[in-house]
Amino acid sequence: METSKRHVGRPRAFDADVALDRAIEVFWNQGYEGASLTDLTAAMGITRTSMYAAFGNKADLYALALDRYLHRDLTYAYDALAAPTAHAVASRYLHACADAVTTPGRPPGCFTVQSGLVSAPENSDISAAVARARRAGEEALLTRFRRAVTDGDLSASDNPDDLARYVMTVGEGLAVHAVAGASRADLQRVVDVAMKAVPLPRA
Amino acid sequence: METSKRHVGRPRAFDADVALDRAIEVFWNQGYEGASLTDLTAAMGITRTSMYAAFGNKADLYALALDRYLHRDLTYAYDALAAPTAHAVASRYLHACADAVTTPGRPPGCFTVQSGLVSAPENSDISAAVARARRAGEEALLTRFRRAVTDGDLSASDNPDDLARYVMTVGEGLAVHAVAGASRADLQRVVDVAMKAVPLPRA
DNA sequence: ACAGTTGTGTACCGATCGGTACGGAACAGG
DNA sequence: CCTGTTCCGTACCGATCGGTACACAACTGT
Repeated sequence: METSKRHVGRPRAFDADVALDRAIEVFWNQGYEGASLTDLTAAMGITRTSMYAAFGNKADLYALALDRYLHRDLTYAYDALAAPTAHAVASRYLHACADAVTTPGRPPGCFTVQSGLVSAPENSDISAAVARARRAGEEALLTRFRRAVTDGDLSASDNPDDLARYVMTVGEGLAVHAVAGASRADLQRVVDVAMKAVPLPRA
Repeated sequence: METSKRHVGRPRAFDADVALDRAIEVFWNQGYEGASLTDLTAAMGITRTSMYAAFGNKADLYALALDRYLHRDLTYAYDALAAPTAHAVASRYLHACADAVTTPGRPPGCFTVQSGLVSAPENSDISAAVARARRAGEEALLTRFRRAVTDGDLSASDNPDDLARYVMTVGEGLAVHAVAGASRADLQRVVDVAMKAVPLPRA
């Protein structure tokens, strides 16, 4: 991925990152097994050979797509952790979530939910990798909420585990609901409702 | 599906309903495209020929599986509508939901979410049928909440549309979260948190 | 100019996909 | 018994699956 390295041999005729973005979109819309190599390479604008040379195989391509998605489209999740209180973290995260799953020009919902929730047994490492990423997100939210308890803006009686799981659950629900056709405005109002369950910082 | 009809010809050597249940499980675990006919018929305990004779083709089999799932495993959703207040409806629905997505001996999550969220373009009628079913569920919840407004147990300022979408969203989130490995107890506590956002009936 | 290296395009591989042809097995009615 | 009907099992179909062999094109270094 280093572009500074002096290149020897025939130069690549495509941009690996934009090709990966196209692949993300196909996996997102059609799921892992629903996305054939023909579909993928057609969308990426490259031949099968180039794809295998550049990315390995289908599973590797998916792993790279997942990685790129997490680091580029899910930054809002980690940005939200910087909010001053647990309430603000949850609010910022969920509102950003509602926006993300209804971003114009992108498939509705969440790449990880649509492409990695289930898979045939021979591709179980796909869904396992996605489950791991999801769990990591919940862990991050949980440690943030635990800090909120020591910070004092969250009461100890408001179980941080339950709250983290709740916020993640709503976020995942938003993703599913977006696929069913809910609009961005609809989901923002859903988040407004959902936030009533998150305790406000103590005065 | 009538068993009363006098039968002529060689009798069927398997029970169509239990075969359908096995098919549901395979679709549930592996998704529509991830479930091959070999997987399906092996789990159903019948040959390909018998499957085609009895159910049509793969898409027909899925449609029948979806129908059976909706009428057999999602009855709790419609039962919940009978609760006396909007709050009770939401509570009963979500708690039943948490149980349903963590039923021992069945795959975690929800058949419709796992098998019908996305599909290859040539199978788009699959995800379309599932989306339709989901929308019907939300409609039912919405009309129930509207009645709650006229009944007086829900304030008109508590938008029934938003509330119905919220409850559906949480339910769908529970399904996704169950796949990630959340336990039944975990999800029940998530529902307890979620219910704080649903207004209690006015005194 | 030439060798060495790497990407591209075509054409193809075996395996598996969903789906079916066909012959025999198991029943009901005569 | 025989005929008609329906189901079962094997063996197979063309199409598509993920993946690759190989010849050639495009670059760098000498």
